[in-house]
Amino acid sequence: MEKVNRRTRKTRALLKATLIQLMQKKSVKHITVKELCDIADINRGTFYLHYRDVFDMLEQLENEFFHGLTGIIDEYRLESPGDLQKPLLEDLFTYTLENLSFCRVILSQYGDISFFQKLLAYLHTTLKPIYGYKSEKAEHYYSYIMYGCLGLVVNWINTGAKESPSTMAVLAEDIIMNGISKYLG
Amino acid sequence: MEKVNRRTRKTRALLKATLIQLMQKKSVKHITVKELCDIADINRGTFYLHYRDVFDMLEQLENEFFHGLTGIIDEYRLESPGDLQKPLLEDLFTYTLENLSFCRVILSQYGDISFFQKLLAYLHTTLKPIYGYKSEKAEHYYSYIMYGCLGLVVNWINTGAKESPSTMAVLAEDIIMNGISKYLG
DNA sequence: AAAAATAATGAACAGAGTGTTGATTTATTA
DNA sequence: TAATAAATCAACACTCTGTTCATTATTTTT
Repeated sequence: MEKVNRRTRKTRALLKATLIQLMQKKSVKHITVKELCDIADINRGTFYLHYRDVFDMLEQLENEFFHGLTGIIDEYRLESPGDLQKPLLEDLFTYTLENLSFCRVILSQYGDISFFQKLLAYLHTTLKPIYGYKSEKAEHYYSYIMYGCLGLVVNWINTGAKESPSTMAVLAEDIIMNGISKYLG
Repeated sequence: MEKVNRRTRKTRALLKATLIQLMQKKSVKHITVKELCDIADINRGTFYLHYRDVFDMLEQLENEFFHGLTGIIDEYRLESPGDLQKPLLEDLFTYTLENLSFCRVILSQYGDISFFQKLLAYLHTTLKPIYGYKSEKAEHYYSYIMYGCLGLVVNWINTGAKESPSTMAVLAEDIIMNGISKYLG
């Protein structure tokens, strides 16, 4: 990623920033290559040197994000679910914070549902060996937790990401393990 | 909805079926009006008599779905969260089953993220008075639960919707209330 | 059953964005 | 400085869009 020359890096960074900016106001499906290049003030032909179309570009950005995610999860060689859960969760919240503008748009109403699905499938594959479900029922529960955590992240982002990653990690672990019965009458 | 004449009903139903069929193979953003009409064997001009574009069409289908949802939730005048939760959840699973082909594609990788967001926002607005959160922390928990339930539905659909709505409702209520700690060593 | 109203069709149109080309200029690396 | 790589510019045919209008088919009203 650092091997490419400065011009290329600048071009791609500019296109990325512009796409994220546009995605704050409209869905990817309504963003044209022409519009993107006009705003970024980059030749349309140049865009095609890097990406096939806007969706391809978004996919590449998503893959970059996944690459970073892999780096984090690989550091943890969890054996049992109870063990290192909190530190891992905390690192994931931190990573989200580091990619806030990207996460904000990709998870928004103008975002990309396939990112949702890929993210969940990715976490599923990666974390399954750790949790190791024994039944179909467990798969349902697992799906519940993954989506739930994503919901936690989305709500955290949308309310300004006020809490620290550590606070959010504790909160996540608690609700995963114990549910909400203790909060009800 | 039943006031419109047969021809119109047929046209719209045919377009709906065709769109759902196409969405099983590709994302909405890659589906053109031309393609949709060619396959449905309907004049392209006719499409524009009903919808502004493909996204507008999808939005109308989504709104129909929400309308049905409203009908269900309105039947419940829940006072406390513990009360009627299970029957409501069961009805929601049943409704999903009744709209299976639509739900399957709209929640898939080729689906529409704004449907996700609208659905969650809708449930948020509708159910908030029932659960009535007291703190920001509660909002986080609530977001976790909503997304989690959606995850449950998605996994249920993707594994062939084998369990009955009743079974799923029990399962949902259990994990919402108690988490997964009892399933771990 | 005939007349009036509504819906779908077919053909045609300008307009916008696409993806590609080849020649040229600019920036980076050796 | 020379060689290489990247970005630009203008031009191209192509596809889909959204709209129009005259025509045909179906439904509803009288």
